[in-house]
Amino acid sequence: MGQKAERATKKSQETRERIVDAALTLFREHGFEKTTMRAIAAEAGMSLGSAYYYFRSKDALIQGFYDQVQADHRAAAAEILETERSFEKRLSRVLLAWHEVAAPYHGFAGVLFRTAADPDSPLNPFSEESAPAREASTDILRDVIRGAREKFPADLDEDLPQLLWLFHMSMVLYWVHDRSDDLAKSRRLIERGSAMVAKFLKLVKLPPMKPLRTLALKTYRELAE
Amino acid sequence: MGQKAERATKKSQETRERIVDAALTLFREHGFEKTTMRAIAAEAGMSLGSAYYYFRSKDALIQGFYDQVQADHRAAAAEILETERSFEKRLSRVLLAWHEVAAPYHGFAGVLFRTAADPDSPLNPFSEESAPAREASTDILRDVIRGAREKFPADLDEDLPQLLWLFHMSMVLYWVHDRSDDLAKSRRLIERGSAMVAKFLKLVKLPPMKPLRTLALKTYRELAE
DNA sequence: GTCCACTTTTGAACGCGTTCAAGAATCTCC
DNA sequence: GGAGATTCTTGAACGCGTTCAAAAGTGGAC
Repeated sequence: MGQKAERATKKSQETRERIVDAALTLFREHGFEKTTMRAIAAEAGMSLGSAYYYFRSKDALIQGFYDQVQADHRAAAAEILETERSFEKRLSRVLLAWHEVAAPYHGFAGVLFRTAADPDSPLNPFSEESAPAREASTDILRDVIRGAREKFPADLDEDLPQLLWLFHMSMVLYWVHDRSDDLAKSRRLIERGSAMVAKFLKLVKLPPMKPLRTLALKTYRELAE
Repeated sequence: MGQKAERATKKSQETRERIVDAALTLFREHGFEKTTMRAIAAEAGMSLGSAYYYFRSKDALIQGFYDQVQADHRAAAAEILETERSFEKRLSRVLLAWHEVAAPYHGFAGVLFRTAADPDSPLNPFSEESAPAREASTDILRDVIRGAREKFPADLDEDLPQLLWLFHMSMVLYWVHDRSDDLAKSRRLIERGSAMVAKFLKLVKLPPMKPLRTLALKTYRELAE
């Protein structure tokens, strides 16, 4: 049964990694659908049943991708956030970094997204289970704001990181569907989008925008669980 | 092979409907995953192979849901658009109508969305194959604008219907994940969202908003294929 | 060392989506 | 009405994700 986090011995941890490595390699080579659990087990040097002892399902292996990208992104973002001070640049560069890190997996991003989109899947970015990953990601964006030279309306303080995370998710959504050469469109979208967000955050301070701003904030707070 | 649109006889059209009816009934009763193709075929009174003669896959049956909702929505929207003249109300009421029509299927909306999210799936709302459905849907929104007493910036004319369609899709996205009683949150989101859109479309006429507006439009036009 | 509980490994078996070759039914044209 | 083509129907078979009971390995208590 659940040997998940509890009592994760060195050995079993290694076995898990071996499986994830095998899976990601095969996914990149042949895509998600064409890769069978039997092949993954074979590549990892074990029987089919063993693979299932460590991972509840084929979908569950996707968490391996998440973790990988998350870790790499955090590292890449850290460098940027140390030096860059312009809000717009911080935002766009951090988001671009994510895409760079995720690029090798773009080929099966569709399938990945397919399972991630299921509201009942633990891989859904809004789910209980991915709360840690979501918060880690939001933390990076919080840092994007904190370390910028610009200052933003105080009533936004609390929610802005999460709103930026939603923005990030929209970019990912576009990326998943992006079929342009070298993913040029996604990159352009991030640059333009970041510029728009920066501009918008300035404009939103103007008096005539006040009602819209408070309405939007109120709605967001009410509806975000 | 492909007997799809070409030479759709009366009889075969009826058989297709029989299958879709059986499928939708069983989906509503037991959900998508638990319903087997064998059960659908049996319910429709034919062999497994026959069901596959008419529908390439289990997923393809979901198109049946689309068509159903699309047709019902068009009818519901028509009534509203005849009488209501306020833009905000037109928008919110038309979108609410969609949700009312789709409500019976909310139970398996997750799975539905799961396949619809796959960029390679013909069911993807952005795909080639669903272009007709997308345009039909956009037409309704175009009418929302046209028949409203408000007038909007001319440079938006061309793209506004599509932008509203994206707005509609966002509402659907929220709806899919909505677990609130009676889907109250989704409804509130639509009301608030429509109010915000209406407000925003007024504000966007102000001079300081001009750069943001043109940047946004330019980006949208470049990146929407 | 022996016993015992626990973790890990294994491959057979199951269910279901999908394919396919073969046949039945229907239509077309003379 | 008959020959040939086309459309439709059928169920067996296949591949793959997943389950499971049983075997093998591991380590601690005595």
